[in-house]
Amino acid sequence: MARAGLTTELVAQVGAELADEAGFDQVTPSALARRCGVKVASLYSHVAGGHDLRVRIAVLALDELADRAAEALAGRAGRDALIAFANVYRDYALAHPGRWAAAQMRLDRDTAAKSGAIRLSQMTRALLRGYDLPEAEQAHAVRLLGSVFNGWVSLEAGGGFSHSDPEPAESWTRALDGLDTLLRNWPSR
Amino acid sequence: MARAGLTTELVAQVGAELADEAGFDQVTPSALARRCGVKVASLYSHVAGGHDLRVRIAVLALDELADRAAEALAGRAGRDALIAFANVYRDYALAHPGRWAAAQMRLDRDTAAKSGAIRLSQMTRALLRGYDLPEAEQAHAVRLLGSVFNGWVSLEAGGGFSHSDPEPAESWTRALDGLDTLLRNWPSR
DNA sequence: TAGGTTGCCTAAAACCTTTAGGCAAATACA
DNA sequence: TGTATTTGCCTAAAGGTTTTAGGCAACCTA
Repeated sequence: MARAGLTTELVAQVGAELADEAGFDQVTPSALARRCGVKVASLYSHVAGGHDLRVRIAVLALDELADRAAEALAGRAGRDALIAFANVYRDYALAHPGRWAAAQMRLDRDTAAKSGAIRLSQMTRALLRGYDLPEAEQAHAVRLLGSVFNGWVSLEAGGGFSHSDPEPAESWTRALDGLDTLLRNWPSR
Repeated sequence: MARAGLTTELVAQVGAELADEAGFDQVTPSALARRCGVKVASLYSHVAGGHDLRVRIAVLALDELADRAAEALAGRAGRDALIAFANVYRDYALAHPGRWAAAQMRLDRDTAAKSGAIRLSQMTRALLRGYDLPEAEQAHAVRLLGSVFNGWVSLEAGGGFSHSDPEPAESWTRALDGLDTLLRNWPSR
């Protein structure tokens, strides 16, 4: 009988495509098996179950995001770095809404530790070196930036800005302007 | 046969409790029927199906959130209002993680229009009247604030800050300080 | 107390998830 | 090249979920 040639990585990859096309909550063993042209039970050779499948897609997404962020940050600093980094989040989520939804999953601690999430927060911290923040304030600023990126992108990708006035892209650049000035005038106590 | 006395509202209410205790993704017709002490099919008298059930919980959460926000905003302005408003989000999400997850659902347009989401964005705009932003900048600032609140609270409620250094509460007040100064020094073009 | 409404039931069809066990294609190795 | 092992996919089956259809009895109304 002809084989489809699946591997764990390939299954996660196809799952990510399915997530982007149909929504992350449509990513189930049975839907994925259909898309791979394989019987459901066959997936269980590659993946431990539905939850494991979704976690693998989340990790894949976080790694892709971290890779792109690293590339965007190379050779940039200060405002340029901030904007490039932020746009990686936004572009990724708009291009890959299913993967973005996957990346929002709550991961257990050591899965998270092995994922791109750590690299992303390290890069955020590196980005802040282009601004003159006191050491003690950096952790707070990292969290604020992470919140803005995650929050904005989830709202926009989720259609939260769809039916209101200004173009989201316009607001986005204004928001980044705002963050840049905030980082230059950070209220240290 | 003794009746349980369910109504559509009550079902949504019990669903919200279940979401907070077990996680929003555990809210299914069968799990909810068990908790209500009723057979699964009986739920379908009150709710059109699993998706409808989840949407009703989302709307319930958004309405609760908007009610609390309105109360917090009453009689406050400027920095006080900002902090009180922001804390409504944070306190609500930490106290009701399942409802918060529900509130993140993507709603179709006119469901969203009838939910507390509209009121929340109107209140955000009202809050900005305490700061001196040019009319054209307000829409951008509304979106930035919404992003920070949503993003922060999703990260914290999802455990994103669990295993890193400073207390989240400490970072939160510093982040709000930051937003306050940003709104006072908004870079109008 | 008769009549209609409605809340809950049982039954059943169609699906999904997961485990167990088997065959044959790929691979490793003598 | 032929044999042994691994492994990718299969069928079968058990148990759970979602949803629809149809029925009975408890509640409200008059």
